[in-house]
Amino acid sequence: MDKKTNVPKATLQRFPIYLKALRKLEKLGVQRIMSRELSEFVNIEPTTIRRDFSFLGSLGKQGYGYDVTSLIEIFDGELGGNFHEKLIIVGAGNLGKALMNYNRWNHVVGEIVCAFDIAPEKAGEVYQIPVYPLDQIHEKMPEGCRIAILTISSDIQETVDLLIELGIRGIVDFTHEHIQVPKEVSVKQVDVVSMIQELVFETNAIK
Amino acid sequence: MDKKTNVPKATLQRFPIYLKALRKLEKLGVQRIMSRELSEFVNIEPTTIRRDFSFLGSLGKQGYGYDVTSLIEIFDGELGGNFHEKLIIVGAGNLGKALMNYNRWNHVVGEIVCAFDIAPEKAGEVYQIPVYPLDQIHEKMPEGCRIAILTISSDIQETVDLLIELGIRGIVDFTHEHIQVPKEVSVKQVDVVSMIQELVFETNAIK
DNA sequence: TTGTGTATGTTATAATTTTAACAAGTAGGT
DNA sequence: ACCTACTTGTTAAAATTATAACATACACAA
Repeated sequence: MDKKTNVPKATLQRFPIYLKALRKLEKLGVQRIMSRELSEFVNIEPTTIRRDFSFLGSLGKQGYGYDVTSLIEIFDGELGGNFHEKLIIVGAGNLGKALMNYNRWNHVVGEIVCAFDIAPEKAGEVYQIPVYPLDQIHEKMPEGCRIAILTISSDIQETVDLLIELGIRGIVDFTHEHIQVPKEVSVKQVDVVSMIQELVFETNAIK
Repeated sequence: MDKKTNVPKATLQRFPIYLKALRKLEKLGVQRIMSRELSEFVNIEPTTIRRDFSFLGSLGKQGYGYDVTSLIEIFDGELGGNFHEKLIIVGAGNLGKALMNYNRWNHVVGEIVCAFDIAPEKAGEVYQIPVYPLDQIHEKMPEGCRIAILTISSDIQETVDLLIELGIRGIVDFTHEHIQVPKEVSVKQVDVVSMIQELVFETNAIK
């Protein structure tokens, strides 16, 4: 597990892209693929692909290519497919509920154990996931839970501080505000506005 | 507009972070800030910040720092705050609706003109945004619309192809599958699973 | 079984991005 | 009006990341 620290950040961010592409290829019946083909599929240079793969070992065969299914297995294992991460959703509004319904992705990296909302009347169950009032989070926080999905729209920083205090080390952040975290906590921003801003910029630049 | 092409990709991706942080600072009553302070706020090195800012001109004053409000204005303009981008949502399910309700971000880069869904019975209006059946997209596609938010869960690639054919050049992709696009089209992935996978990896590496 | 074509994995090179160092210029006090 | 302390913007160096080039080894055909 330690050696993985050597994997470049940039490579790490491409792993999920490969995994998704490979899943699609497998569904299409493709059993074997070469870096050149995969390149056209994901818009990443073949050399980059081979290099990225090589960090996980010699996954391919010279003169042949890569076996799709075994690649998927390897990436699955590598990316936490065998982990059983406990996840919580904080904020059971529209978006939070939509995510709870996205159970498609449960059991891939782990599962959503429960959700919290500041409004006590939201407590109950949504798509079979229990929702608790936020002020019960001390008791209800799942043991060993390190990752939270944040979909609240008020008292954001306070809630973040609370989560970190309770052991959260990774946050998927759907809020629209800036949040401040200590260096040992990772945040993945999901900000549609920012993405559109980048898109506007890029599509302008192309013209 | 052309010179902006020189702005490094990496810098571009930080602009939205700065903008959000500055908005928060302004709300907190901060009028003036130095790169060192801002650094602690956003976890980016002061030098990197100064360098990033310098691509937009000499925004600060030596021995003083930066004026928060004028920074915000500059970033706003830079990031499309003055653009009037027309956006569409494709897929009016749970997630699509949640995003329509997120009107907070309307008028920041533009506005959501309408939405489409493959199920004709979903047609109507959601949070004052008209929803049309997908097969009417040829007629109802807004003039000059280049950016689409994709929240569908079936016929994904086909829909993507259709959108591109109709002039879409940027996609915010909430689907869970890999999609294939030509090089002139940009895709911003919003994949919670991938994010959690990265988080799992990072939080493991830290330990 | 042998030979050839082909695709990997790696080594070397180029490009990008980050960080450090510093010169120049302003604020704010005296 | 000057001086000092401080922070920017920039130049130069380091680190990271991407690309190109190639040697090695395997598949596949004869």
